[in-house]
Amino acid sequence: MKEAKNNTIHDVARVAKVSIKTVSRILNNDPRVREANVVKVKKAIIELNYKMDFNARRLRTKQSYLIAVLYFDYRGNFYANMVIGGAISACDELGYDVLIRPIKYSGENLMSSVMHMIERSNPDGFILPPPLCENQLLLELLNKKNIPLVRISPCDINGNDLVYCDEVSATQKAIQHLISLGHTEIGFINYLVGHAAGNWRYEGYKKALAEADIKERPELVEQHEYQANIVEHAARRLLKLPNPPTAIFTTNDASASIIYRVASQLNKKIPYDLSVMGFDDDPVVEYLWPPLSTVRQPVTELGYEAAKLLIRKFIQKEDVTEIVNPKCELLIRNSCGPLIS
Amino acid sequence: MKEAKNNTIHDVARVAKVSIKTVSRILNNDPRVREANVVKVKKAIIELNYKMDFNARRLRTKQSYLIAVLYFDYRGNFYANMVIGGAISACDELGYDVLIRPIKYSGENLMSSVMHMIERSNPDGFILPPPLCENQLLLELLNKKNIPLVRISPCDINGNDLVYCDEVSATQKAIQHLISLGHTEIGFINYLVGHAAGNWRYEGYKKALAEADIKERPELVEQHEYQANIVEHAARRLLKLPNPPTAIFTTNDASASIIYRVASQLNKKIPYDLSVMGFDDDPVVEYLWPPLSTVRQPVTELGYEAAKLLIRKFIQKEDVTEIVNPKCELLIRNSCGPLIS
DNA sequence: ATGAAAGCGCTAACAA
DNA sequence: TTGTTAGCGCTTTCAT
Repeated sequence: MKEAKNNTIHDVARVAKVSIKTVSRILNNDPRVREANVVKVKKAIIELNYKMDFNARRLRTKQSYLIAVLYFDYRGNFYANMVIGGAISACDELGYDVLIRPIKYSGENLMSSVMHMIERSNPDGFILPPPLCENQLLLELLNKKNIPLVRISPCDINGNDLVYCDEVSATQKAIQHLISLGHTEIGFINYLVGHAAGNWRYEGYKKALAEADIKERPELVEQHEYQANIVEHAARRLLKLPNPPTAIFTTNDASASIIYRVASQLNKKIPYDLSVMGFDDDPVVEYLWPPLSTVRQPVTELGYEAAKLLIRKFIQKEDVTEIVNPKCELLIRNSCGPLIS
Repeated sequence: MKEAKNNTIHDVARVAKVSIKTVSRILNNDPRVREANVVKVKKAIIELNYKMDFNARRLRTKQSYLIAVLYFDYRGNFYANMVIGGAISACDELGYDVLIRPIKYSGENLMSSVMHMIERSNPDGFILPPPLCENQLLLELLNKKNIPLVRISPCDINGNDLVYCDEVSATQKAIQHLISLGHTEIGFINYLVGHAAGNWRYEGYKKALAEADIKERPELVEQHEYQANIVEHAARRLLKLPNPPTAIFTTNDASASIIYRVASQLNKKIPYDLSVMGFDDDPVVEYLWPPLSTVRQPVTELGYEAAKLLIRKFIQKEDVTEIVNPKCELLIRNSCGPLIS
């Protein structure tokens, strides 16, 4: 089936005229080898086109060199894709593979799916994007089994097993942009209540208003957990207010596109009659007109840093102290215009 | 780190009072064992909570029990996600794991990425969704290395290493729907030239027109390879024709959303002044208004069948003859209305 | 139908 | 710093 017999460390050792253990040491970057031997062995490795057999190493070390990424499997989950892409880059660099696991529903299904994964493939660590990073049962299970994990954007950012980006000041900047355009009546639609993102983005909204001495009008704020049609109702209510907002910030781009629809039904032209600011830079916005101003979250980078932290600090027990939290970026496109009074 | 010592086949053999080879045979469904022993061993396995060590098996058999899924990594590639989801379901059932590999560009990057994957993880087989299923270099490489593969929706459907669905008749039905609404001037915008999907969908369009005795107007047909803004230009040209189409079919939903935009700019109301029919049931359409009529492609099922075929027929060499090709489904929503003359 | 022994390619322990 | 030896847990001869 597969190719002819592959060379092993024995062949390398023979050609380089050293012991197999020396070869093994060089393969594993053990510093206790003479430079001359390193040179000889590296030459032999190239000459023989030697490739290490990872399964033999796995058998011996009881490590799988596999990182598991869990994610909720719903249509259009671009976030998970980006996390995975980033994790794969980091794993490539560090010699690990990524195993992914789409989760269809929470509860029973989640736990049995994870158990199955552990029993079959024995991942060396887990990456948990939101909202799975909040699941206590899951966290306890991994903890009990002593399997390290890194959480992405969890609600509680105390701890050293997480990466996130500063969404508070990112949102603050987005609202500042609206304020700089002259807006003072700024609506806020949040359907991420319960996620860290929902809390952070609301906090950023409040900070931006406060620093500009704008009093928050509670009737301009809609906060909900995810639910079908909720954004549509919220947007309709806001825009039908006697003194409606002239700009709306929403916690994610998918809802921004619903606001576009409601605005069009109410004959409000974006950005002339209404400014809209989203968050995420979701691929769906590519098809919105006018192009949506939004905040790009560095999700790929979060996946990359999560995998790197997991492997280096928690699996290979390196002494990693500095944690990199990538930055958000305000993308100004055409959905926000100056206030026309 | 990990739990206490796990039980091995030796423990199972001891408890069941048979040899380890008998346990191994039962684990591998070898028929040459006495029923009484099967019962004893299965009992011991449960009693000891025995889990097979897959790495030991991998080392011994030179199989990785890994299936590789390659895909192009562009924003909003929902197709790849669905293929992967389906492949994971099938692999779960059959005891394999899925390794995924996003490809950023074709050419050099693709080949080195695949080589790297083979050297590191040695997948037992590959699943190639379009357009990677057309890449001759890749096909040759896998062929030369004797690694089995299954292609999804390739241009040439002669062969037994592929799955696809009948997009010709699916498109035909979609166009029939438009015709049944009274439309005869039906535009066709294709930006999948070079993909099997592009050819098939055009064929379905022509068949539907022919069977309704509608003469194809070449100026209503736009065929292009993927290129930015091409759909916008195409839609604008069609809709500005002296005798413009009253309905447009487009080969994918993302372009449908661009047609929505152009229509709105030209003050054509969907579905009153223009009917639009898409293809794919892409998540982006959820945010289109009015809801887009389109054709759902059973992509998850294609991924599932591809993995199943790959493993059973080409890896485990079972005698699989019947190949399941899942069906497309016409989703009638609100973007197509009757012809108002 | 069943078992004993060998060995897959690697790393860990220990010795030198 | 280097080498020798002994397995990791499984499957595969080859006997029986």
